[in-house]
Parts: sequence; structure tokens; C-alpha cells
Amino acid sequence: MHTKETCQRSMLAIKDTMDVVGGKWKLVLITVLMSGKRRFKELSRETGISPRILSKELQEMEMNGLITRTVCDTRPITVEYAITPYCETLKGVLEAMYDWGTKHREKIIGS
Amino acid sequence: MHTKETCQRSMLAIKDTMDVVGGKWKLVLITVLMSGKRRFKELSRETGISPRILSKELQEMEMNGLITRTVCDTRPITVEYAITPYCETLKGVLEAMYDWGTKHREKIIGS
DNA sequence: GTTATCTGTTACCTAAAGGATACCGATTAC
DNA sequence: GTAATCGGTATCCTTTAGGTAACAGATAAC
Repeated sequence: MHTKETCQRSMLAIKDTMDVVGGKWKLVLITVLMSGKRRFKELSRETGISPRILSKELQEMEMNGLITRTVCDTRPITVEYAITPYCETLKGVLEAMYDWGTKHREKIIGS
Repeated sequence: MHTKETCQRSMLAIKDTMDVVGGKWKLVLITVLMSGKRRFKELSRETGISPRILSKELQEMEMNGLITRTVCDTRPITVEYAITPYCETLKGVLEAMYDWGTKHREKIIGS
């Protein structure tokens, strides 16, 4: 049975998730980083995100404990972004969205 | 192994999903409708969405085949919104986001 | 007749999200 | 010197998302 309380709880949980990974780019960035750490310019090239937006998104994700930012002592200096163990807990969300998006595309194209 | 192609495919699938259920309200509305059909004012009250936004969101979701809109011959006329079988295929996404949001809230509060 | 309910629509506005481009200091390669 | 690389920041702008409030037509209750 679905009471009003469980419905409110469900809405709240969905909103909470979207507060953290909502928006146009965060889930895309996590998807990329799931396949291995990347540098700033690599992320920019691979996703097509402009540097201003990328910088902002990465900062927010770091604040939420989803990614780490590591400055490497190379010439020139490089910075590596990688997902945290906490970010790995989003794998279920990513997989569900990947599966659905794939099937949805097939359905749209095939219709 | 993660090739560049699989990474691009993953990004595309995630973007496709977000094109359909992205934004602030669509997943919230689906969450509510998963527990049973609702009328316009009920949805507005239960979610706090203003009528203008609600109308727009419902139209988009109907166009994407996620919900049905049924005019009932009552006095005054009422309109019922319900999820379609296709919308049910989003259940995995919703559940993953519900689980994560719930655990995230616990983690934030408990810290 | 007045008021209320229902489902929306319309007009107007603000805030936020996102994007394009140039540029910074540091370094290396030519 | 010139150009290119790195990780960003600063400035400007457009677009979209979202919100408020009023109101529409229809009907029913008082």
C-alpha cells in the first residue's frame, strides 16, 4: 500500500538525489570518470564542456565528496580527477539510467 | 576494458535518459503517479508545483508516452493522469535514485 | 445572483543554468 | 622570440527553468 507518508518520503529521496547529481553534466562526468581518472583538459575534450562550467561542476562534486582532485608534480603541472568510493555507490543509478537510455533510443529509432 | 567508444556510448545513453526525465519535476511526478492515478489539482497540491509548470511538465510527459491524460465526464469535469506501461520501465531508475537518496540523507544527517 | 470548484492558460517576471571567448602564469619545445 | 601545453578564472551573454497572479469556461451549491 501507498500511504501519503511513503509518497512524501519517496519524493524527498528523489529530490535529494537530484540535488547532488542533477543538472546537465554531473552524471555524464561521473560516467566518464568511472572508466578511469582524467585530467581537466581531457574531461573538457571528451565531454565538450566549456572550462568555466567544467570547473564549477568539478568543484561542486568535490564538495559533495564524489570526486578527488590531485595536483601532480609534473611539468607543466597536471591535475587528476578521480571518483571516490562514495561515488561508486551511484553505480546503480548510472546503470539503471544507461540501460533505460539505451532501450529508449532503440525504441525511438525503431519507431 | 573501457574504450573511448564505450565511454561515448555511455555518455549518450545517460544524456538520452536525462532528455526525457531530466529537470526538476518529472521524476517527482512519476514517483507520485507510480502510487496511483491523480487529478491535476491533486498533483499540484501534493508536489507543490505551480499550475503553469505542472501543465507544461504533464504535456511533455504525455508527448513522450510516459503518462496518459483522461478527461472524466463528471461535474465538474475532472482529468486523471496515470503512468503508461512504458513509464513502468523507469522503475529501475526510480528505485536506484530512491535508495541512493535515502542513504545519502542518512549519511549527511549522521555526520 | 454570488461564490466556489475544477482544469488549465496567459502574461509577466526573476533567477539560475549554461555557453563563448579571452586571458593568466608557468613551462617546454622549436 | 614564438608557439603550444597545462589548469583554470574573468567577463560577457543567451537560454531555460521556474514562479506569481490573474483569469477563462463550465458547473454546482447557496
